[in-house]
Amino acid sequence: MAQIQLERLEGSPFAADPGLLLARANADSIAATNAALASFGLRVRSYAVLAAAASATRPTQRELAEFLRLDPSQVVALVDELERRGLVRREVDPADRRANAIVATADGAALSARANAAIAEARERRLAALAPEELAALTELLARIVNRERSNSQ
Amino acid sequence: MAQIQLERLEGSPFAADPGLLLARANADSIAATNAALASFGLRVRSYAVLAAAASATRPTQRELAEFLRLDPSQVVALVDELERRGLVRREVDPADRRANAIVATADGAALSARANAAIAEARERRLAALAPEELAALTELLARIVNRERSNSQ
DNA sequence: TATTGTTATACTCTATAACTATA
DNA sequence: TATAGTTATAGAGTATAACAATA
Repeated sequence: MAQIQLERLEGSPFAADPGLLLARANADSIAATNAALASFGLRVRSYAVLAAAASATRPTQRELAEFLRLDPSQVVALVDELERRGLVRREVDPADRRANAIVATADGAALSARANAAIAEARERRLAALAPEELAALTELLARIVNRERSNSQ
Repeated sequence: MAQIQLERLEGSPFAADPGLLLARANADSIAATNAALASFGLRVRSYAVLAAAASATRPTQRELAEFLRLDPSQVVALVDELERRGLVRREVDPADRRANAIVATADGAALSARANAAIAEARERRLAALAPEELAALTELLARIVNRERSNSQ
C-alpha cells in the first residue's frame, strides 16, 4: 500500500519547468555516465578534462574552467590527478609563461577514446526512446543555450 | 595576450557530447535560478520541494525523492527547513501511517508562486536566444528522457 | 595593475548504512 | 519481511579569498 505513483507528480504543471527537467535529466546522465566510466577510473569531471585535452584544441586551465563551468582551483586538482596518472601533460605556453596548455598523452588519448565509446553506448541504451533526429535536435538546442556570450553571466 | 578563446573548445567535436552539454546547461541554470531565488531564502532544491508541495499532488517524501533524484534523507532535511519556516506541512497518510504527504501552507503556496514568477522571468532573459517554440521543443524532449520507466535505472 | 595557476578553507550537495515505526 | 521516514557520517562537488609568478 501507498506505493510510489510518480505519474501524479509528472503530470503536474510544475513538472514541466525547464530548469527542473534539466536538473533531473542531468542527475540521470551523471549517474549513468559515472557508472559507464567507473572501470576506467574516471568520473564525469575528470573525463571532461581528459576529453578536452584529447581534442587537440590545447585548452589552458582557465579555458577549461570557463568551458566546463568549474572553478580554476578545481581544474588544478583534476589536472593534477590526470597528470599523475600519465594521461595529460601541462605544456607551458611560450608566448605567456603563466598559462598551461593541457594536452593528452598517447595513453590519455587512448583512454579518452575508450571511455567515450563506453559513454556513447550507455547513452544509446538509456535514450533509446528518442529517435536519432530527436537526440540531434536536443543536442543542438542545448548547444544554443550553452555556447552563448559568457559576458552575460552574472 | 593568451586571452580566453572558448570558440576553439566549443567548435570541437567533443563539445557536442549530450551529457557534457546537459551538465553545462544545468550549471548555468542552477546559478541563474539560485540568484533569482536568493531574495526568497530559497535555493533550487528547496524551491523544487516547495513547488511540488504547492502543486496539489500531495507527494510523499519517497515520491519527492524519486521525482527530484534526491536521497530520502535529503528530503527530510529540506522538508524540515520548509516546515520550520511554516511553508509546508507533513500530513500523515491515514491509509499508511508511515507516509507523510507534503503539502504547502497558504504562505508556502504564495511564496512558491512569487518564486516561480522570478524564475520564469530570469529564464526568459537568459534563454532569449531561443524562440518560444524552440524552448517548448527543448522542454518536451527533456520530459521524454526524464519521465521514463524508473525501473530501468541501475 | 591585471591575469594564470595555486593553496587553503568552508560550504553545499550526494551517497551509504543503520535505526524506528509501521505495513 | 519489506517500506517510509529518520539520523549519522563520509565523500564528492562548489565557491571564496589570498598568494606567487608573469604579463
